[in-house]
Amino acid sequence: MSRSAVTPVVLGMLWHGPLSGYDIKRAVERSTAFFWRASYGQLYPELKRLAADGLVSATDGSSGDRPRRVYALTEPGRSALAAWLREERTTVQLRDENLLRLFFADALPRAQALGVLRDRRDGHAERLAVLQQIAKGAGADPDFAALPLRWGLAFHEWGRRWCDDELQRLTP
Amino acid sequence: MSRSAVTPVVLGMLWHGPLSGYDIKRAVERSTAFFWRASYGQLYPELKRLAADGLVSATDGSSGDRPRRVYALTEPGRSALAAWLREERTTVQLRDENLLRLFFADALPRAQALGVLRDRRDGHAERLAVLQQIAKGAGADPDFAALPLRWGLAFHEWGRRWCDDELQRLTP
DNA sequence: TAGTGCATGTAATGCGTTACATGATTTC
DNA sequence: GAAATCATGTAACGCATTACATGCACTA
Repeated sequence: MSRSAVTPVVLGMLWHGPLSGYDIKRAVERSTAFFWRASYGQLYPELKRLAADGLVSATDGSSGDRPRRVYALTEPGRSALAAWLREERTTVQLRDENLLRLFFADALPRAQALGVLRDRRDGHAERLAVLQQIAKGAGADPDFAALPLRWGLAFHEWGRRWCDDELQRLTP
Repeated sequence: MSRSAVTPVVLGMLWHGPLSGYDIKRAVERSTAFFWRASYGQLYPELKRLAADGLVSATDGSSGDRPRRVYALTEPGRSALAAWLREERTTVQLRDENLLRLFFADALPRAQALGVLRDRRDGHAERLAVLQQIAKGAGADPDFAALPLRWGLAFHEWGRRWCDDELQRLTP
């Protein structure tokens, strides 16, 4: 029962109740996409596999001629989710092109190099605005489910401030 | 002249002077690896391609029987680097398994869910220690080249504090 | 009736890592 | 003389995205 990157998302999203592959995809876009994504190309095959392994059960939810396959967590599925939640790995993978630019920015005239830092600050500001929009629309999540969004908001605020501080420091 | 993810690293690393593929790999491990990585499987083919495109020039630096190919930036290579540095894209890609765990942690008994947050804090603390070690050994970088490390230090400090604050908030 | 959203799925593609092959030189 | 480091390179693999194919149902 080896797991891929989508496995936990699928199991987790089914925790609150049965969903279709399409539903899961939508839920991911609304919530985890900015730190954990999932594409149809992963989702549908994975659901099949999990059903074959007995971690989820599939029932037909078609209405009329429109096909719809609804998946639910089974008991083994619940256990698998809980087991994964208790793992202690804390893998953070970061890929940040602007940071790479900053690293090489000494190759630019100073004014332009400072522009790279300003771009960074603006990037944080933009993303912050997006998350604030999302936060407005979001209902009252349970305690822990609310944390990633809170984290995102705090992170971009911090990042913006970091840029401002460095800009201050680097401009006489 | 389409560029892949390694292109800018290669050009940037050659800015200060000629290097071999092996040298570049080592430089990446020491400096950019935590936000931008590069493997031999990318590096060597890319160096060939860049040489074919005239962005770098290859000279033989073999000593005795040990082969060594040393690459240097050409004028077009310098321009290409500068052009990339002036781009304004600010793509930050994040993949954070612990954040995903937090998102689903309501499925755990509260005590264990808080453990997920504590794991996160410990992860930040560990990485912070690693970067502090690196910072000790690092010489005086030029202004901008020093920024990514400064960022890393500040980020993990912030992240640790964020966890502490949330732990406080969630424990009565 | 045209457009949008619901819904499932796969094939092709691209990208990056891992693993391996090979061998020289330096250091302990 | 063993181990570590220098050094180049490629093939296989795994993983994720993109793009496409297909069609129903609702709504403006």
